[in-house]
Amino acid sequence: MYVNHLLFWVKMIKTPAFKGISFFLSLLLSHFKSAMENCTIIFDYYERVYDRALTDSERELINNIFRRETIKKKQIIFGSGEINTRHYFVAKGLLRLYVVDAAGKEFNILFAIENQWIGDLATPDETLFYLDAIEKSVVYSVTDENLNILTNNFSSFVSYLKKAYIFLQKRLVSILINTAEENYEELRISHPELLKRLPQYHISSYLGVTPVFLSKILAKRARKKD
Amino acid sequence: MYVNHLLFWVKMIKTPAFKGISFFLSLLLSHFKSAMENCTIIFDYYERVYDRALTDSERELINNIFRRETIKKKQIIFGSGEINTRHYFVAKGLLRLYVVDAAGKEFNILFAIENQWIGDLATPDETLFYLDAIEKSVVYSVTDENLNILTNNFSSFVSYLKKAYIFLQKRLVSILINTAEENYEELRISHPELLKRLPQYHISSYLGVTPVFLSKILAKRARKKD
DNA sequence: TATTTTTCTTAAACTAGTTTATTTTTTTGA
DNA sequence: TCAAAAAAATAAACTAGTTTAAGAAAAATA
Repeated sequence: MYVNHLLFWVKMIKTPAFKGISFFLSLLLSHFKSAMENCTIIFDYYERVYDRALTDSERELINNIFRRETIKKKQIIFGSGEINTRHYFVAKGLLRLYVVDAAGKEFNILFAIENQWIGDLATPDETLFYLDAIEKSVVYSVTDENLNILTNNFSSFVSYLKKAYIFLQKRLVSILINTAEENYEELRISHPELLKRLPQYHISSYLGVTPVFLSKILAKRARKKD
Repeated sequence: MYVNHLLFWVKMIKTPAFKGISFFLSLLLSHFKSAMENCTIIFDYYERVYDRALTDSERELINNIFRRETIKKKQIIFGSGEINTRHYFVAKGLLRLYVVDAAGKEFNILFAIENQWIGDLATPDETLFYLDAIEKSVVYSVTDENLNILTNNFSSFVSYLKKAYIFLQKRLVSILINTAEENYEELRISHPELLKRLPQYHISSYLGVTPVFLSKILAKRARKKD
């Protein structure tokens, strides 16, 4: 899963629609003319994805945008509250994306091993998550901004897809972390109108519990208010 | 949440990169020159999203691509196993997307009320879900294909975002539907290598249970094998 | 408005999963 | 290679959530 799209943009920037940002690319390309062998694993990855060899300028672009990093075991790459987190391609090792609840308990959302991507698609917004290494790892990272500059022209569609993804991610997290009672409370606060319109058994199903148990929760809530 | 991108494409098709598909659009436009007032709710929606009036040709395009449907209460719009499901914009009413487990138990994934989108982003692949109406509803639907023809040029990025979404959706469904034991079994079959590399407490966290409980599950499994 | 159907409540016995604590096994690193 | 630290197993008492079933309340419909 995740996004392997660099080469696509490499192609896109050659179309007239992208002429406007070419000055930015030349700037990028003029830096770091060194260390071509640096990113061989990323080159391999894209050559596999696109089933052809990369051109020199494509290799140069990858070299300039990606940053090679070595991550120690248990090293935290980014944490909750950070903005502008990067996307990570794992060359070697094992990373995990997780969330920590109020009691300090951790819930893993996603793992990534060799040749997989990991990160928070919600970036550049503030992340809820932590990313750390389970094994000593070598990764290639790239900022969301570097990718977005190339994608501004169709950001509308992508941003809506992203929103859908983030919504689902939040729901998964709620169900992992909270009790049904807490999730009900959250729903009541965020969607009071919807709650009024939904038969109770549909709410219980959304919360992942039986109608009988939701009824118990509500009876308990009503008792508390007296 | 979901995707409101039509107007974006209306703009895109005017760029040189999209000249190649303009013949398709003329074909589309030549049909159904009637019933302009048909889609007013969709017009309003896009005018709100883009904060400007729509042109006549934009309105015509919307009219031709979207299909107005009236859905009776409890009417099933699509069901598990169907391919090429449509995307639905709710003009009036209340829809739900849900999944049914082997015992026939239903789990709601998503609701949509007025001015929200609902559907299965996995389309045109076979869907796992059911979509039906909780209230009598009026919707505007559009095929994934109609949208994809306009987006082929950047499908690589979009398809990867979609895959990420679908992956997460499956995980949510598993956690709602299956016991921790069943989810462990699924993980063991689909990712045996990963399982070997992960410390047990990380697996338990991914499954949404405590390490103690996962240990119980494993002890039980080991006992069974004797 | 009376009747039928659907939804909600309550209860009781049950199962899945948690918590806390102790012991054993495995891994790490000097 | 040996000590220390981390991970896994086990036990026991607990809580969150399920199941089945029956009755009450609310909603739909003739």
